[in-house]
Amino acid sequence: MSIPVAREKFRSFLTRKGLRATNQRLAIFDAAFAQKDHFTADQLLDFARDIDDSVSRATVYRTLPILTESALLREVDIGSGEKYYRPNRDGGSTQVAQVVCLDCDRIFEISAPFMEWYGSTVSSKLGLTPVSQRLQVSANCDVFRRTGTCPRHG
Amino acid sequence: MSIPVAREKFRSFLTRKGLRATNQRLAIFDAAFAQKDHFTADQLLDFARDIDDSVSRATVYRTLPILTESALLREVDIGSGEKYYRPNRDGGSTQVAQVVCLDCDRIFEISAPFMEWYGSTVSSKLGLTPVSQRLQVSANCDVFRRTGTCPRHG
DNA sequence: CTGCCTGCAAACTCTTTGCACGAAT
DNA sequence: ATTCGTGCAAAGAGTTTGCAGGCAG
Repeated sequence: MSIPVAREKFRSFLTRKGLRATNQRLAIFDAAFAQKDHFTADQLLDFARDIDDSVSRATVYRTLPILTESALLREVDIGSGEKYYRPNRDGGSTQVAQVVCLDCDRIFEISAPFMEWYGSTVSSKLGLTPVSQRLQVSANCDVFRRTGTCPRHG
Repeated sequence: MSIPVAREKFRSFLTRKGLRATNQRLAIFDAAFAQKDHFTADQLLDFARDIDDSVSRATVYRTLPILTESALLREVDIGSGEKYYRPNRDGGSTQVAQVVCLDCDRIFEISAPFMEWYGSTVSSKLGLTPVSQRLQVSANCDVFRRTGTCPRHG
């Protein structure tokens, strides 16, 4: 999904929900979709201010739920105090695991198709209907352990 | 593992690490192992104070890492602001998924043996060695949706 | 014009830390 | 006797919220 298309999706989502397309919301959207990697709310504030310096921290925090609800952004919680976000350029299947490198703090995502099957197991065993699933792997970098430098760090 | 055995493990862990077996630490241990379900740091403070009312919040937070390091307690992060803990009565394999019921806020654990296999996939694809894995499923209660009451709630 | 949105700053939640006193070894 | 451990209260980090004014529809 290209950025202009995603932007239009955002506008129509806002309209549909009776929300206003303010400059700040659009700046936050643009800042988010300019990112190639995961980012925090705080980083997003900086990026958005480069586009529209009137954006405040409060508005970033108020806009993030709108962007995740509309499935334009994906929230990634790696249990590190702060939450990470990333643009959902493709359809965005939930069958993805986050792999966090403990050496370089990078977050990788790799597919985990069996999670869907696992959902039905949960369903039948506990009588619960899965809404979302999250698989997170914490790992050490093999190269870092040998050389003391993480090749992906810079 | 019975509670007295676990308690002895705790004492020997403390000694081995050069830490002191204070009344507060033992009260926190006892409070934790009296629980059948998951609990928060705040709840643990209450339980521990029932045993020794001199226990402070700070000491609970300082003791929890000792208990998780010694593998007597398992930390469960469901990404809800606060962390949950539960006694590790058996050996405690890490191949367990947490299933959080969105209706009754209960946390269930069910085995997910394929996670181990998945670890090696991560390893070969990314050159990372997995340290820990976490699979969390958020789900709705089927009975709750039909009857408006969660049978496991009370 | 109306009322949703905004920035600001204060509040909040959970957790961590500095300090001087107290207790375990 | 030494230290390590403790309670207290304040500090932190990240996020949320109340309020008065501002801008989209």
